[in-house]
Amino acid sequence: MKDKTPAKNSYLTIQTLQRMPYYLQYLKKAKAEGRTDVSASAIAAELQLNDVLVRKDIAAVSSTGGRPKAGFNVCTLIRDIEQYMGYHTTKETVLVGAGSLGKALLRNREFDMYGLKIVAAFDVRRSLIHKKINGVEVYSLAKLKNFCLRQNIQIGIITVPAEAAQDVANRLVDGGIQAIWNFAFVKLQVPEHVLVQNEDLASSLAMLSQHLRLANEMGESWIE
Amino acid sequence: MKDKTPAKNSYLTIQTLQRMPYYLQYLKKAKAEGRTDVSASAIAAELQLNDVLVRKDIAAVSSTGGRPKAGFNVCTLIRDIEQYMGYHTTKETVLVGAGSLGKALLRNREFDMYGLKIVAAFDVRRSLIHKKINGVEVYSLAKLKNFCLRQNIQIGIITVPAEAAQDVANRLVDGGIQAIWNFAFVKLQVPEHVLVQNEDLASSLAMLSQHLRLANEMGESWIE
DNA sequence: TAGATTGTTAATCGATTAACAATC
DNA sequence: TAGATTGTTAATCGATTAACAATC
Repeated sequence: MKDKTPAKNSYLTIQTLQRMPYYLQYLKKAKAEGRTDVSASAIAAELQLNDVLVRKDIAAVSSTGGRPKAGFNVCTLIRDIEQYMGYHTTKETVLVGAGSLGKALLRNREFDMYGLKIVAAFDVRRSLIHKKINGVEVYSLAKLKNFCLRQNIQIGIITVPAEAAQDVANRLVDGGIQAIWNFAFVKLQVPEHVLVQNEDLASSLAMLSQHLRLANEMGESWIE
Repeated sequence: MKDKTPAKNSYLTIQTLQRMPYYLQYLKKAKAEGRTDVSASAIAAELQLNDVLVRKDIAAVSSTGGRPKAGFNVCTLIRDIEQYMGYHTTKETVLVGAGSLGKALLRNREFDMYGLKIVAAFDVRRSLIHKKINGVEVYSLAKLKNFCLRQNIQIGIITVPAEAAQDVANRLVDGGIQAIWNFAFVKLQVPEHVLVQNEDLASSLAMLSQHLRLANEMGESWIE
């Protein structure tokens, strides 16, 4: 019997990775309903995905194989996914830009669930400095780099206006950060080893717009 | 000479669509710098994309072909993209959930640029009702459906907690909405004609986590 | 047993990239 | 002209799906 534990330094495609939180959500619902096993087919049906796809995704992170006829053990699978996703390891992060979006993120309680902990906020506005938002203190932007270095912070969240984002990114990079979660709409220039995850409202809006346009055109006429 | 105007009811793949805002951003920068023409190759280089890809994307929305040696006229291309993306047509929307994330979105000035206008907010909390946030009045959730029907609203933004999201979605659908921008982390069940665009913080976080895990493992050892 | 389910291998599909002729 | 650039057609690549044997 082969060891089924997935290689520690294997990696998932971004598509697979992005489906994981949805699997997790479904599994937790199943657990809450008292089910002990779920089949890949059931997950696929609920999330409107192909069942082979779901099986492959699960195979990539699961410590055990599924049992024919029964499926996968809910608790084990939840643990395996959370483990793989790193939800059990606390990731200390800093947030830069304590404006309304920054505040909203600071107040978001869901991040706990994912192991994300915002340990400090930074801003240029004097009026905000040394204020606390949801227990997190706001510091001067000037202190950002050294704070990151000293505390060995690996993730930075950028919620400043677009114009200021590149400067903040530079400071984070100088502070030794590995990954940036960027809510400003600019393409940031960073060294290769740093990941920039753009939270892309403009792209989302583009999807909405196109849908409306097509919906409205279809409503009007079908003339080619 | 063929008519180069793209078919009105053509549609772009989501990949192409999501690159458009980045093209636009680059073009606007180029315009601000006083350039009159840009080449697809230049755009590709800046955004780290393949140049053929950029050409194909542009061809799908441009009213004119590019000129060999010169490239595309900046102003025309900006107009064409904005036109295609519907940035020139105002899209009236409602926002449900005037919590901190909702407030952050209500205060976001960038939406103007995309033709998105939030005309009303809704919440269940008594204390918020009839308050104004950035000039937008908050109404009782009970009024949501009729408001949408009366004003012929087509887009709804959901910024309520996950547990409440499906109920809100149902009300929006009953109100005749065509598209939902969902910031709650739940898979919403809606009729086929309604688009749900999930703003997926959990998936983004998954990307960050995986990057850190791989970066750290690589730092530790290279043993296979 | 029959049937639900897993998991593998091969086929399909669609997006990206490469090659190249056409144009200014 | 030579060279930069466009835009098309064909090749590649990778993700998804189909087919099917294995298992409980």
